[in-house]
Amino acid sequence: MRIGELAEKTGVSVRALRYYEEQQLLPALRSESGQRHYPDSAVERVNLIQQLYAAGLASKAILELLPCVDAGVSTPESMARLVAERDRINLQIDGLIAARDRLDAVIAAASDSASSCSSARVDAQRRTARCSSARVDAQRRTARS
Amino acid sequence: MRIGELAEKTGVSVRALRYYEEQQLLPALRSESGQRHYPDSAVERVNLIQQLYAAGLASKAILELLPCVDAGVSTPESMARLVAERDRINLQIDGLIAARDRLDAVIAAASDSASSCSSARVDAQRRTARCSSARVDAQRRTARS
DNA sequence: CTAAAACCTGACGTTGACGTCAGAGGCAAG
DNA sequence: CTTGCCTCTGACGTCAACGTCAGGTTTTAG
Repeated sequence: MRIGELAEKTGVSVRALRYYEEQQLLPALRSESGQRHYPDSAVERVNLIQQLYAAGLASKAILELLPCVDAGVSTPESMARLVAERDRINLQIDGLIAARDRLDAVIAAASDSASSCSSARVDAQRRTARCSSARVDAQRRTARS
Repeated sequence: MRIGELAEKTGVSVRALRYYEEQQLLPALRSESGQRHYPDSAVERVNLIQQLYAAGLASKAILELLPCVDAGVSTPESMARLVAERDRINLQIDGLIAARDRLDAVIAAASDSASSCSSARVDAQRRTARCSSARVDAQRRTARS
């Protein structure tokens, strides 16, 4: 497929896809006239790249770790980087949970203080499904000490 | 205390503290000669600011939400923003967990392929530790309903 | 065949939270 | 007094992941 279609399927911009190629994260075949062509598997790869970007990894880190994800093999260096990035993400999750709990506390306090107001609606929004757990993370981290 | 001491106590740079004042997040008393002086409570406030920055909030959002945290009161607009930011953080946590699990899987696969390494057991143990997260959050979600 | 739509390669612009440098003034100690 | 450290106000630099514009070529629809 061509770049526009890939952009549409993945939800990322054409510019971003060209940027990924520039960063050597997303190789592209070229037609005679120079247009990029991607296999279907590129969709999955772009999603993975996006996921890692969203997790705070830099291009350089992704570039180093993509072969591990692809082939399941790793050098000692990339293994160290994998573990380092995972640990960083765990710390980031802890920070986010702490911040969220802080906001939750403020929300709860404000809801209580304004309980006379006709606002029982916040609780409805709060029920949006999610699945994050500080407890499991702490358990996981202490398990490998 | 003066700015250098506050920087030392909070672990943030002097430049950052001046930036916070510029963003109106951290008011400072001025001595006759123009030097900034902070009360002890500033330490706590800087930590809060850092926590919110780390959670991905922008200066503008923090500026709007700090009064709520301080006084526990909020306008309808700031309440909406509180909830919006909390929800965004929850989504971000979910993304981070997914990315972490992906890295964990790669780490586990690489450890298995290099099973001569003695770390395989630890990873096996860690794998048994997950899958108990939904309960905690379900409890959180229903606790205040 | 033609016009619109999609694609190409540069290359400069954006945004936020600071880093860093320059030049000047303030503050306790010897 | 002066040495040395801290502080001040601008103001420009940084970095990353793109956005956006310009000017030209290719593909596709009618």
